[in-house]
Amino acid sequence: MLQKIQAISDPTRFAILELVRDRELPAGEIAGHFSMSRPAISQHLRVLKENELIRERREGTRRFYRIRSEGFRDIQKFLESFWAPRLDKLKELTEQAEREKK
Amino acid sequence: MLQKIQAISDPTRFAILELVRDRELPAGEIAGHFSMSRPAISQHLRVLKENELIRERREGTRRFYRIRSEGFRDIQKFLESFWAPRLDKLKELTEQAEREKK
DNA sequence: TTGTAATTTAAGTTGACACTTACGAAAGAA
DNA sequence: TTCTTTCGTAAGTGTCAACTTAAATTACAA
Repeated sequence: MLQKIQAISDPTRFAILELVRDRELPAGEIAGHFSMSRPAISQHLRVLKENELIRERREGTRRFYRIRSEGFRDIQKFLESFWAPRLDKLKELTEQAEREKK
Repeated sequence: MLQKIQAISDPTRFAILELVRDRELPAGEIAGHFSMSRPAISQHLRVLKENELIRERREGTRRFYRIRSEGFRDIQKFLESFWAPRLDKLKELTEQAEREKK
């Protein structure tokens, strides 16, 4: 999961995710948005795919990419579950303060 | 913000965040949980501090660390705001489907 | 077949960063 | 002061990942 988080933390990869968040795009068009080489983008796409953050659909010689919602939601849920104990503790403390008031 | 996300994606740093999520701990005790050298942990603490993910409190020769809730929440909100348009689009599509039913 | 377009894979380079050991700083005790 | 504790900073090293260019793959058209 940390690897997945690291995957989205790269600026280029995050920009790719923004591109394919709302629509499906072929690799070439994705690469067109960046100043770096096509292979570089291809490698970023592979990282995103390996981490289940995008889907690939092949059509003829082209490959279309789009975001994969589960993968993204996984990260959000992971962070929530990390934070939950902290919220529990806060709740616990305020409840204790309530009891002490009475 | 991406830098902040990258900061938490390191396994050691994430483990540190878990340690100081619920309680405040001195640097030495934090380092005691790991097999690497104390300076290594000190450097990780600096990265976390620079990215506003932990707070430092000095007491005599010791330094206590605890998680910084705003910094962590920032990440969650950032991801939510990234995902929001996607949800909007989904809502839009279902509403359109509703209208077409009628 | 031959060619061409879209894309990935291979191989190599470079820079960032997570470590190490050695040294320095700050605070308090003897 | 001097010693000790706690911790950070400095400097150096090795690994890894993000790039490059060149070559291979895949699908399809001429």
